[in-house]
Amino acid sequence: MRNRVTLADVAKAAGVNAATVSRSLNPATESQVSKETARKIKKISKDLGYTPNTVARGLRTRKSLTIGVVIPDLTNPIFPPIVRGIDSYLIPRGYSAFVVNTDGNHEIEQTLISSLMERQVDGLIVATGHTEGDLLTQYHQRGVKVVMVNRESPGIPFPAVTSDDSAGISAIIEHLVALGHKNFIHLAGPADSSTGLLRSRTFVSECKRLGISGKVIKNESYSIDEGQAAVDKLLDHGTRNFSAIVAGNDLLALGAYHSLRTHGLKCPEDVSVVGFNNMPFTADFQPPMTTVNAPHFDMGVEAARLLLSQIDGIDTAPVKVTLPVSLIIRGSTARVL
Amino acid sequence: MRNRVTLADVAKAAGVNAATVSRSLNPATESQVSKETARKIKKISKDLGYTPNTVARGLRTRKSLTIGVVIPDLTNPIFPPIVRGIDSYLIPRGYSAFVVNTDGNHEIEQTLISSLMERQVDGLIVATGHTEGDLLTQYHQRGVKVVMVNRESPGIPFPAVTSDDSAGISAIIEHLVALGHKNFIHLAGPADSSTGLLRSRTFVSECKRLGISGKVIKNESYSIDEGQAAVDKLLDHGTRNFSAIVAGNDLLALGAYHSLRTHGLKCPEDVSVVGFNNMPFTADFQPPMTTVNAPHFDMGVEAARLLLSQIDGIDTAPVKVTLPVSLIIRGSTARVL
DNA sequence: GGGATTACTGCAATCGATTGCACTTCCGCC
DNA sequence: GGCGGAAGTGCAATCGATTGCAGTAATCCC
Repeated sequence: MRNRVTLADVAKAAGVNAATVSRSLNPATESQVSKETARKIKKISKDLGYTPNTVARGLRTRKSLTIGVVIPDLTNPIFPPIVRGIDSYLIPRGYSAFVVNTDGNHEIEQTLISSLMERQVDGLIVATGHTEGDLLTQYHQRGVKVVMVNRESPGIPFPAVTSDDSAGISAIIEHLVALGHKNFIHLAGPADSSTGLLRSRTFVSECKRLGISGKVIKNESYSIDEGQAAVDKLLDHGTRNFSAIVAGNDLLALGAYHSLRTHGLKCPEDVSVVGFNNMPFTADFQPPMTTVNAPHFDMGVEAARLLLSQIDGIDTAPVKVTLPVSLIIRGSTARVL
Repeated sequence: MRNRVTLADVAKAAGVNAATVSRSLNPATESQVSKETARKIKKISKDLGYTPNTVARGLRTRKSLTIGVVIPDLTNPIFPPIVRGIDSYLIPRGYSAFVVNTDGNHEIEQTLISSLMERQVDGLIVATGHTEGDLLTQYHQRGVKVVMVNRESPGIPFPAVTSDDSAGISAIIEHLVALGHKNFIHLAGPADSSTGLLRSRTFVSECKRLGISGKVIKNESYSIDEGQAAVDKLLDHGTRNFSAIVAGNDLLALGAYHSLRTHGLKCPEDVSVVGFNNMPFTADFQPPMTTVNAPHFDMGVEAARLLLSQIDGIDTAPVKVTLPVSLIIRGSTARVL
């Protein structure tokens, strides 16, 4: 029923062997066939509506032209641009991507990665943090190529594409200090993610360097609810000795917005808030959010490029690519009164 | 290199034929094998770290357990929930999804659908509008199952899952009329999309029914820029005889926000604005957006369910599923002064 | 004119699984 | 004791392509 026209059908119609058809239709081997035969075969295959079966080809060539993309959650707005960046590099090169969501759950992740492997993906782009990464290491040893994007994998030397988080945090603090702020809260991202760790470390070291007060609050995940709960807890305990909140990402910052509002505090008049990522719509928030722009689309592109160069064996060293960020000053930060 | 352990390896280790291993490992055929042999084979296959090759299996069984999801643009926030809904139904059933972005470009769409077919997808979930849909019809005739989600395909009787847009528009107008509004602008979505068409038709008929003034402005796409440009044009021409804007979706509404703001008009004091979809973060906009909630995740689930039932031959009628919506009243609508 | 290339094309194996059919063995039963 | 049937397993074909090797015919060169 499906896909009735096969190589053999074309071969029969053209009165040649399937091998000849295969060679004619493949640009790399076309030269092995006489011009005339190739022309005839192409015409016939078009007339018959032949469509190659990528799956069968992959079985024989041991290349599926398929890669797996492992992300925590597609509904987190930073991931769609990454995925589209990946696609934009992959698709013109004949690859397709399976995107899977782990929801930050390690077991789910293991299961999904296994299923990707069973589907014979040629490589993996992973955007979830890993402290253990057992399966990934195993597969890597078996020859599967892996590239990390957005987060890094501590311990395992996979190639990785990240944004320059350190520079971002520094820029934020510099900006806030210039506005007269002296007492900071940092809503840190998960400690088992490289971004969370790096951002909070930079926050601490920058505060120390500048001799200002910076308190770090740990969060389990990068979510609005966590951010809100963290600030709620602070304010409910009467802690108000801070004028600025440096959030680990935009979602945590948005949670801070919510908490401040329910506690009758105004942003930026009472407290300045800064996000991280410049995800879509941050400019439309109330107030428009000051944040750090990370080039997510480009990170996706770069990750895909790295992966394919690994697959093609061009570039086998575990290179680290860091893309520059920029501070976007909007309405959620103001001079301290 | 990759995936060294095959059925044949397990068979050799167990001293049996590959067929026996295959039967032992497949729950459906396990009964054909003696309990003891099955047990032994399972143990050995586990010890050896055998992973089935889904691609090879698909070649033989003519089922790839893969489906294609065709959407306009993943960075439009209504699509991630739909995709996740689809995944949530598909993955537990052994399926995986290829998600492709067409950017509303018909040629790109044709190319991507072809490539999905070459990859032997068992079915397609399509979220892009179609006036022509030539390729899709062709494939459907060849036995490929297709389900539409979010939008319908005029003419082609594919099963479809949509939200109850008519009810949504009615609720909006009712709400606005109750607030004393009498002069409406509708920022219509693309006329070649079923949602755009249905929403604007309902808008017109409701205005007629209630005897109020409603002007429709056509837009090429569902984007912030289009919405802004449309309202800009209106205001630049001095047209101000309206007190409420009913947007075809949240992005157009957000564009209206921008335009009003740059023209010194306040929402909702001067003009009320209503969106459609209740996409993420609409509650955090300035002002929080009144909109219609469409159950995108559930629509994805339902579409996946329909598709699998088509594939399994359970349900072959082109059923239409309409999911209920609800009006979410927030801060962008107010009583007319 | 004959041996050596070259240019095409076909044969058949192969990728890793699934499955119809045939075969053997073992029981049960008359 | 022999026959029928069931249970368990193996053989080999198959899915749709790719590719090393071999074979044929044409061409070249001395």
